[in-house]
Amino acid sequence: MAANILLVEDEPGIQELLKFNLAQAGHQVTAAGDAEHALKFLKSTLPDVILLDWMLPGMSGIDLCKRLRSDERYQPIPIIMLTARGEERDKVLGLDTGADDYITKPFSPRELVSRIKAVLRRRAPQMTDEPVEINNLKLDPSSHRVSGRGQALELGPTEFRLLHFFMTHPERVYSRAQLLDQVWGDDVFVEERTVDVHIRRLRLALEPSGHAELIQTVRGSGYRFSADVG
Amino acid sequence: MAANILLVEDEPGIQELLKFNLAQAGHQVTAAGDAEHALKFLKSTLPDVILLDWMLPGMSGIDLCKRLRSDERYQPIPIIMLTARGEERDKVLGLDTGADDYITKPFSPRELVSRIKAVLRRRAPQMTDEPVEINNLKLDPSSHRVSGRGQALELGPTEFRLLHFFMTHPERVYSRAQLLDQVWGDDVFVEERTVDVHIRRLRLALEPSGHAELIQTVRGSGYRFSADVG
DNA sequence: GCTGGATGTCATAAATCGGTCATACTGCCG
DNA sequence: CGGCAGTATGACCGATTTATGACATCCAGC
Repeated sequence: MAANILLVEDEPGIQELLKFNLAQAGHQVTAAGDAEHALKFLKSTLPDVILLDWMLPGMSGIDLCKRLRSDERYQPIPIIMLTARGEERDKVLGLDTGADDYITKPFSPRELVSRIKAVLRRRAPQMTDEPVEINNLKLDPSSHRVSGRGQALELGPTEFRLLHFFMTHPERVYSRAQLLDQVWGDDVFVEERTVDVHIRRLRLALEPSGHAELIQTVRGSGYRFSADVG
Repeated sequence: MAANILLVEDEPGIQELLKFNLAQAGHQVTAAGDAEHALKFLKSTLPDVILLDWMLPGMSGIDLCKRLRSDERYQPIPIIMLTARGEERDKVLGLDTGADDYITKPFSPRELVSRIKAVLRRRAPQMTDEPVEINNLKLDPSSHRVSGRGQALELGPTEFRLLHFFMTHPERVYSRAQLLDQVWGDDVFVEERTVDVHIRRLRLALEPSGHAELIQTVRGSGYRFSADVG
């Protein structure tokens, strides 16, 4: 994990408590007391997750959430709503605003941390830096290392991200366009055929430990990472 | 999943909200503010689903729906009506117009997405990417894999689409023309006899696991996929 | 400035597909 | 028992898709 988190919460006590707990869990936390400060911060930095209190002075959390969701720039950032109310109606409303999850006070820090983890995994599984292992092929995001059957493998930055994405999304075909979106980013202007080249480089890099076959071509559709060599 | 959706909704706020949520669910969305724009768009492109607001400036959603239903070209496209009213009378009216489903505001994005899925499943089962299994023959669209009794089967792109269509529309005869429409697309110019060849290729591909018999010839009519080997 | 790795693009080779045709086969009719 | 319409099959070949090797560019670090 180790995500950058923007916490929007007006009550100082709770803010401190959460900051402490999240920092404890290894996250980088920035706190804002209201929507204005949050927006100001967001102009310069894009966090990995936003924790948003339901009730805020001035613009409410709901409105802020809606506003963020309508802005393409912030659209992909997962939002978790913090709320004291537990009514079902509000829950639905919360989801309507585009929030990814909500959590009702009081909640345990443990629960919050695990929800953050879940939301990160759902939105961008390859963002969490938990090690992944499939068929004796290990990839550790935090140390930025890859090894196959104990043997260290060397791959470039792009190949690393590509493999990371594949390993966190196995058994599924992705078109070149999808891979460009997911691995390169949605704002890049790159030929689709470039994906072929990086697939090749990735295969070459995995060759020494015999894991090249995990990267499979699906003609007419794209590529697939699969433990099933069949 | 991953359907092309035409959204006809005049209120910008709701339009944005829906666009965002549908895009989030992996759909491709085109929005139109009124019936005229919708019709204009439909002339060039056929979406997989149409979301239609009940109340529209100019021609109402109901009238647009009726009009679409009377045109053979648009007849097979599923239509979901969006309405703020909850009266039973209106619901019936909505269904009378030929809409496939209706959904009353306010609704959660989750609900909308699942209704779209349901409607697609009903109208065009092969569009959803859920795995299909019949008589030990499995086909998984998302991983783009086919296996018979555990054994992996290899088929080309066209054979894959053909089998997918058959498996989602079993126990029913399809003429060569229908198959060309459904599997190749309506705008292709191909000899009808070509279907025979691909049927053959599909049978060959299914042979290893003994599933070739599921593809049955109906002399004078076309082909049928049937679990009943009789 | 160099230097070396990393990246994107291109040209070309290789693999595979898809449509058509000619021919063989089948079942059904009188 | 033909004859005939419909179907199966094998082969062919151009078109499309993917793999590969080479190359130009860019950039960080020296």
